Amino acid sequence: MDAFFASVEQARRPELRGLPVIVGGERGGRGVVSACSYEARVFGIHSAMPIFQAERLCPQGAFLPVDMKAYLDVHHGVVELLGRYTDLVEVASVDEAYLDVTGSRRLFGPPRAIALRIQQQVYDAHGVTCSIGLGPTKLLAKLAAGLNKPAGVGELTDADVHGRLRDLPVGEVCGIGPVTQERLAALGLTTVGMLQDVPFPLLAAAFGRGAHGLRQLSLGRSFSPVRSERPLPKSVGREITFDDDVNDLELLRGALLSLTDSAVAELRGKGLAARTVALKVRFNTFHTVGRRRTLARPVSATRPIPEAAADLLDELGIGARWVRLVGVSVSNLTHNAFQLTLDEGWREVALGEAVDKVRAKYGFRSLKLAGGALTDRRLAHPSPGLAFQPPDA
DNA sequence: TCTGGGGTCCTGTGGCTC
DNA sequence: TCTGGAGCCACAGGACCC
Repeated sequence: MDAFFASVEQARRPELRGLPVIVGGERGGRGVVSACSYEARVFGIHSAMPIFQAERLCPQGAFLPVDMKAYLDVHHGVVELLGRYTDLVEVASVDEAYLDVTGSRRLFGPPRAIALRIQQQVYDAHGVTCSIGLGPTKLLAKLAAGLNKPAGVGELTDADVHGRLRDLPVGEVCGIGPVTQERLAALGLTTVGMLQDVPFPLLAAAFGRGAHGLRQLSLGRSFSPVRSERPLPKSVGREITFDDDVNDLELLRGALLSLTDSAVAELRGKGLAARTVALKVRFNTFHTVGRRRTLARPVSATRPIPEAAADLLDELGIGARWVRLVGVSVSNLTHNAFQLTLDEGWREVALGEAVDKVRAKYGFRSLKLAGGALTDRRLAHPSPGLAFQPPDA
């Protein structure tokens, strides 16, 4: 999808069409740009840019908060539409998917024709545009889509790997980020062609085991097929950046409790249990530290995970330091089998079920752990994890 | 005047067991 | 009985993606 969040906003609010639209954190806050319209990009605004910078570049822009529910509605509609063309649809993110149309050609025509039909149908149904890339691998298809934004259809073939692709900056390739780009530049390698040609021992000396992967990327090779089944998530987490830095341990404990509560609710909602609990703390120096603990068995009850998170915070020891972000995530996930809940004890299981029932009926924020609720009152804004919950009854 | 939140994947290190 | 290596796991951190 092109400028996805911003496009959805422009589609549902015609008065915003043709204007610079910036979707992301609150104006004057510590957030960043999640997405911006092409009209906003003219001013130099881009995703991940701090909001205060975007404001400075384009004070007349329309700054909107993230309305994830609205974007997910469009997302689900588009995924349903894609499923009409092939069973092999891999949903890569809220605004990206891969389709294997190898077996669809007799029914729907060549890939380019399929792409054009999808584009038209997405626009007719949702009023937003998408860019589609065609290629023999996911990597080349993604690259082709990126080169034809917005609203384009492009193709990269194996022949292009040693042709058109060679002049591209290495940073265009998915998987080569700013750090790798910088390291490659230090070796004098700035284009895909240079990365293809550099003697392998030289690359290996600089990147070790990563050298092989880099070479494969430069050749457009990705060996993973399009997978339609959604694997078990690897982790579930919540984190919050405070409006003002915090060094009050009680406040941090409360925030952590609130975040953990939200993460555990999602965990249970998905029928999962977790064995590993991780704490993340970012200090005002932007130095970030993590601590994690693996429990004896997977749990999904309300109590043990917040307790582990609180222990980790105590062990870390904030001292006199100021904290700007605190987060928690759980990993090592398994399906929440009956046996596991038995291990946790019937009281914990009953408590969790009761909490879930009340929240299902009256909204997530109808019921809160005391420490978390007190913290939310003391913070200017409640934890963002809660913002993604269904609206309260 | 500062730099989000949701994730995945990889690597180096160190402890433990065989 | 001691030692070194392999394999596994947990942990911490970092790069990267949208």
